[in-house]
Amino acid sequence: MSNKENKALNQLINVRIDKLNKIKERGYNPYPHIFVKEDKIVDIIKNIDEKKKYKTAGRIISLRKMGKASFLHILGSKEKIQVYVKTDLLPDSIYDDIVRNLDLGDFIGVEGTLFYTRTKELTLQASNIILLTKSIRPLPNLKEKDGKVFFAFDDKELKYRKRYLDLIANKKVKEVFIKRSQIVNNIRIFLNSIDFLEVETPILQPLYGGAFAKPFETYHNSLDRKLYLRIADELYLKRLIIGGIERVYEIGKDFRNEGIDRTHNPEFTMLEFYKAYSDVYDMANIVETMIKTIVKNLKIETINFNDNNINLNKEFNRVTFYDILEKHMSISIKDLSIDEIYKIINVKDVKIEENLSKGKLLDKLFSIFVEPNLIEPTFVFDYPIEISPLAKHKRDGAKDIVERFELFVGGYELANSFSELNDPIDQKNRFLEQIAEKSSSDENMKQLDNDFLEAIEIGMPPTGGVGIGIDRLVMMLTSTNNIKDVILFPTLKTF
RNA sequence: GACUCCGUAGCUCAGCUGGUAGAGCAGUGCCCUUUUAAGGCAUUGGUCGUGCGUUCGAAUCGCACCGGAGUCACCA
Repeated sequence: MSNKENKALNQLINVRIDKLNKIKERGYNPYPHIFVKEDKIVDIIKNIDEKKKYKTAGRIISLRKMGKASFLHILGSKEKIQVYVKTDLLPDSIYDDIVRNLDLGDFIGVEGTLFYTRTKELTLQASNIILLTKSIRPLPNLKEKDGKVFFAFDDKELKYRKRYLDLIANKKVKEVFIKRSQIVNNIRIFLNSIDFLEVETPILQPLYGGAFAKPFETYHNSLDRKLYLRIADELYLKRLIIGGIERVYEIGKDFRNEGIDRTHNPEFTMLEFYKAYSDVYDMANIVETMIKTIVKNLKIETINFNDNNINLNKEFNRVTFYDILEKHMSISIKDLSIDEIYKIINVKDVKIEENLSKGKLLDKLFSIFVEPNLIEPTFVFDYPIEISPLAKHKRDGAKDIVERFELFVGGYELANSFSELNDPIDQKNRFLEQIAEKSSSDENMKQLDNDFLEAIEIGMPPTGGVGIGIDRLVMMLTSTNNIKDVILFPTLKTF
């Protein structure tokens, strides 16, 4: 489809502009400043009173002109209603001046009373029609009968680039975003109710950290220096735990300069929360309770996520990384050499970098053999230390295992949590190891975050922390399998 | 970043073993004061994503580019 305006489209637009001018010439303002919408369409439908005079408004989404009378549907915020317009019930010349010049897409105000048509459809019989906005550009097809859509507007490119059309044309789209808002709202209510404080930390950061990811770079002119868009909130929220805010959370955008696919958008919404005097096991309980509370409040019965029906009301499974990996691979993991792991991965025909650490390789095995099978909600505990530089050693003394969980649902990671590392010397050494490993491939990751280390040296109490990808949570709770369908304006290439 | 598929009127699509375009909806005109994917009659509208090439001739074949989708890589 051409991006350029063409003759055909301009013809359609010009026809509407002609109507607009006619309306103006006859002394009406096609763009008035305000309309007092006394009745919402949802309320009209809910409490039907055939004696009451209603005053409502909406966008015209269907229009059937029949000489001196017309039927049309107007769409409010949630619902639509049919309107019957008849010449001799309207003031003076309104029918000829306004109604004859209406188009699909226009906003009108309607005053009138309710009745049922011969075919028993609840209809507002108009005693007055007020043009509220003239639309001059044609909408997509909106033909529909009994909820069945006939020319579904589902061109992916148009949906995402022109989301306003998607919202007008597809009722379900609006419902997903309403639910998204309710989910986030419920998270806030839940965390606030157990004394967490919501904060905002910097998105523009001189150093980035808290996750493995490539950052976006930007530049501040008067400071004359490079800044990064954050890849995680973690290191700032921990500074707040150190400062004595014992329960703290942030819901905000993180930015990761990586590929785009069904489950990844370059900017995405992250919830992170930290609780002092707590550990990873306590955090798992909080996460499970939080998700179940949302599910209960939003009355979500079962969900279908990536073709799997999932029950969120059952107790979530709890397993350990090594146990579940051995179970799915049917071999002993502990004694595998790095070469042997590479051989296994090569057999699976998966592309993989060379010279990875054993921890990374085990993680790779996990993502190949285990992750797709974790359909029912499952907490996986006890991760290899190399892939968890911010987590505490396992309390039983195991050197190569940390206290961490990831929560999987429908084969995807939903949450990540640690007993947060608060030994400043250990933390510094782990950062140094990361830098040593990274420096060959990633120039940006070479700097040590001394400010964060200094904060840890002041002393951070034992702390549990969690990160949850809100977009993925919304995907799961709305049975959506593409992240673009839960982000209003997903990142797309620009022309 | 790699590979596969896709891009025809405002919208949804057909046409594709090469002979320069069709339908429905929307629009326009006339008729129609309870219709509902309103209806009847008539009618406008497209340099077939962009560019280059093969050919007497390209929406149809080839190459490049621009967008999109899907798989993989990176990753949450």
